[in-house]
Amino acid sequence: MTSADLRTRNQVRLLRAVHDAAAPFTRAEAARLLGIGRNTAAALVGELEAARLLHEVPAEAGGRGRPTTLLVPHPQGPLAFAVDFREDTWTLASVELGGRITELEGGEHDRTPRAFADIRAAVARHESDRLAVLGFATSGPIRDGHRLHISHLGWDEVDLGALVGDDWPVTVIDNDARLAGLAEARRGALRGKGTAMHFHIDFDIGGTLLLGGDAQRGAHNVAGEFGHMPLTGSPLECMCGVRGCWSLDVGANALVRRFGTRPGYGEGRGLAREVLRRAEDGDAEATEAVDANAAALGRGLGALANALDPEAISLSGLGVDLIRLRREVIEAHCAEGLMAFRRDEPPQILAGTVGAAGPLTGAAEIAWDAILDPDRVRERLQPKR
Amino acid sequence: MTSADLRTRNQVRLLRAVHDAAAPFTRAEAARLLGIGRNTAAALVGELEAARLLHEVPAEAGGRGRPTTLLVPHPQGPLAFAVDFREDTWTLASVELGGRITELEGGEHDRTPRAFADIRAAVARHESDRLAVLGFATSGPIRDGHRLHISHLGWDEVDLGALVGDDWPVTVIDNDARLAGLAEARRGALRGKGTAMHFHIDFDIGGTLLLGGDAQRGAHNVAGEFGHMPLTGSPLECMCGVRGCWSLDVGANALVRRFGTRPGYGEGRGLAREVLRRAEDGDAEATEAVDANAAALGRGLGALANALDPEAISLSGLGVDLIRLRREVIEAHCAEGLMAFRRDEPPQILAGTVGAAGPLTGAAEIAWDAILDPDRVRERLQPKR
DNA sequence: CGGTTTTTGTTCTCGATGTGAACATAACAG
DNA sequence: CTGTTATGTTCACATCGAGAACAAAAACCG
Repeated sequence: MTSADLRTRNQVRLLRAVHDAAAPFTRAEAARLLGIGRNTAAALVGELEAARLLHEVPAEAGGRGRPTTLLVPHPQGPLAFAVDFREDTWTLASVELGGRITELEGGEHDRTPRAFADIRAAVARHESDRLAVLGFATSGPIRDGHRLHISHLGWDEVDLGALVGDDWPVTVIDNDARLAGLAEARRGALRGKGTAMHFHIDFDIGGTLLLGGDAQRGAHNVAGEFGHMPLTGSPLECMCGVRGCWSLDVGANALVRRFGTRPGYGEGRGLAREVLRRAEDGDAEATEAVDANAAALGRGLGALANALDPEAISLSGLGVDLIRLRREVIEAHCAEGLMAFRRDEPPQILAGTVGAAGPLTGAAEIAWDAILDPDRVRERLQPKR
Repeated sequence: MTSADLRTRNQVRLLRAVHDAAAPFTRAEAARLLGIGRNTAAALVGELEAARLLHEVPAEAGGRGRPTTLLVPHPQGPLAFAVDFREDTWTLASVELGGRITELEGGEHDRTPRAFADIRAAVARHESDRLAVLGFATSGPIRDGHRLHISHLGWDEVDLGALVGDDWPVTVIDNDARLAGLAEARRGALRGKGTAMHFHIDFDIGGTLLLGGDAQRGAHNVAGEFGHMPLTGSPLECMCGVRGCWSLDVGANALVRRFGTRPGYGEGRGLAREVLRRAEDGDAEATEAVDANAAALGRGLGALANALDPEAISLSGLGVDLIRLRREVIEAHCAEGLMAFRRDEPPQILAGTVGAAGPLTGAAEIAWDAILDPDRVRERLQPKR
C-alpha cells in the first residue's frame, strides 16, 4: 500500500459510488459521501474526467449555494458489453457506468458452440475503443471458470477457452442464475441486504448466496446448485445423478409431471405456464399442482434459512408467479421448515424486480467489477509509467 | 482514506501477518511479505514496538548477511482472554498475539446464568491492564449478538446484556460450533482454504461456512444450523420444532436411539461413545448404528457440497470418530449425494486438527480480530489526538 | 433592488506517508 | 584478512489528503 494506491483507492471508491447510486449525485455530495474535502474531491474528479471515466455536467440549482456539477458517466468513457446466452437465443447489450443498459442486438442460435462465433461477430459489429470488458451470462455451471456444462444443450465439459478465443475482448463469464441473483443484490429487490439469497426457478432451481452485495462462488466456481439438495423427500431420481433433489418438486418439471409430460426442456416450459394459468382460473388439478409446488418451495426455503440465515430471499422465473399466486402457501411451509425460535422473524420472500433482465444485468455488473478493478483503473489513469 | 489511514492499514497488515503466521518471521521477511521497503518496515515496527504491540528479539543468524530481528508478541502487549462455556464446565485462557494459548483457570457451573458471575470473577482474578478483549464461546444460537438460546440448559432468549455487565472487559461472543470452524480455518485443517465448511457433531450438528478464513454469520447472527435441514428424509420430529432434521440421523441422539435411550443430553453422550467403542470391537448392532450415522452424515455433506461448493469440510466432535472408523462410508454416501459432474473432485473431508480446543481457539480469534481492528490499533498508536 | 445567507469551488500551506538510492553494518566464506 | 551478502539506516523527494482562507454564485429577505 503506497501513496499512489491511496489515490487509486479513493478514485475507485468514487467510481463505485457513482456506479452503485440509484440516481446521479453532485461533486459536493460525493465529497460528503466519501468523507473527503471538497478540494480532494475536485482533484479526484478532475483526474477521472481527464481519464474519461467521469464527466461533470452542470447540476440544476436545488436551493441556495453556489451551483455544482453532477457526476455522470463520460460520453467517451469505457463501456461494458453484456451478453445473455439462453437456451436458443442471445442478447447483446451495452452498459455504461451507473448501469444504464442499451440493447444492441439479439439473435437465435442452433444450440451448438457455433453460437459463440455469431455472438463474437455481433460484438465486432458494435465494437469500438470504448468497449472495455465483456460480461457473459450462460446457463449451467462453469467449473473453474472455463469448463462449461449445459446439460439441456448437451454440452458436457465444453472448454470456454476454445469458444472465447484470444480475439475476444477481455471477457468475464458466469452462470445466469448466479448473475440474476447478483443483479437483484445490486439493483433489485435485495439491494442493501447484507445476507440474502436468490433462486431462479425454471426446470431447475439455481441460485446464489449473496453476501454484502457479492455472490458466493465456491471453491470451483460451481456453488449455487441449491436445487440439488434433498429438501423435500422426493423419491425420484434426478437428471443430475442424485436421488431426491429439491428441483424434482419445484419448478416446471414438477408442475407438468402429473399431466403426463416427460421432464425436459422445450414444450415443458409452455405447459408449465399453462398449468399456472389454469390454476389461476380455478382448475382443480392445476391448483393442486401449483399448491404442491409452492409448498415444496417454501419447505426448502425454510430449511435453507435455518442454515444460512438470510435477511431476504428473492425469486425469479416461475418463482415470481408462485409468489403472486401462492404467497401464503410458500410462507406457511417456509415457517414450518424454520426452527421454532426463528419464526418470529422469517426471511422476507420477495419477487425479483430485475425480472427477465437479471442475467444480462448481472453480466454487466461483473464486467463493471472488472473495469473498476483498482489495477485497471490505475492503468487508465497513468497510461505510461 | 487519509494518509494516516494508510499507515494504520499497513501496521494492521503487519500485525495480522504476525498473528496469522505459523512461525515467527524476521523484519526483513516482513518487508518482503508486505511488499514494502526495509526502511518503511523499520518505521512501522518501531512504532508498534513503542505501542507495545510488537517486540523485536535478535534472530539467530541463518547464513550470510547482517543479523536481523524476529518479530514476536510484546511481553507487555495486549492479551485476549478466551472463555469456553460448555454444558457444565468452563475454561478461561489467555492468548497472546500469534495465538499461543495459556490456560488460566477452569470450573464447573450449575447450568444457571449465575455461571457468568463465576466466570467474571475468574477473569477478575487474572485481569491486568494487558487484557484487551474477552472472547466468549457458548453453545446455542445468539440472535442479533445478544439473545441467547441454549436449549439443553433451558435458556430461552436470555439477554446477554444482562449477563455480560458493564463491568466486563470489552467482550465479543459467538457460538461454539461456529468458533470451532473458525479455529480450523485459521489454525487447523482448513487453513488456506478459500471456501470451506466445518461441522461439529454432538447431539446436534452445528457448523459454519468459512469464506476466506472468516465465518459467515447471517443476517441475524444465527447462520450455521445445518443440522436442521431435512437432508436424510427422517420422519421424526426434532426438538427444534421441525420435522426431518439431519441431526435426527447424525450424531449422538441417532447413535443411541435404537438402544432405547431417550434423546437428550447428559448420559446420552457417554452412551454414544460406548456405541462407537462397541462398533470398533465388532458388535453387530453398534456397527449398524455407526454405519447408518456415517451414511447419513455423508449424504448430507454431499447435498451441502452441491449448494456451497466447499474445497474442504472439516469435522469435530463425534465427526472425528466417524471419520476414523468409517471414512469410506462417509465418502461413498457423500459421492452419492454429489451431482454426477462433481464426483471427480469431491470436497476433502478432514478431521479437525484443533480438536476440543476449537471453541476456545475460535473465541481467541474473534477477540484478536477485535484487538486488530484498525480503529483500535490506531487508538493504541496515537493515544492522545 | 441590494444586502445577506448559504453552499460550493479554488488556492495554498502543511504534515504525514512510502520510495528509492546511497551508505553503513555485521555476519559468513574462502 | 578480504570479499560477499543480507540487512539496517539515513536522507532527499514526490505524492497525498487535511485544513483554512478566500472567492464565486445562487437563493432569500426586506
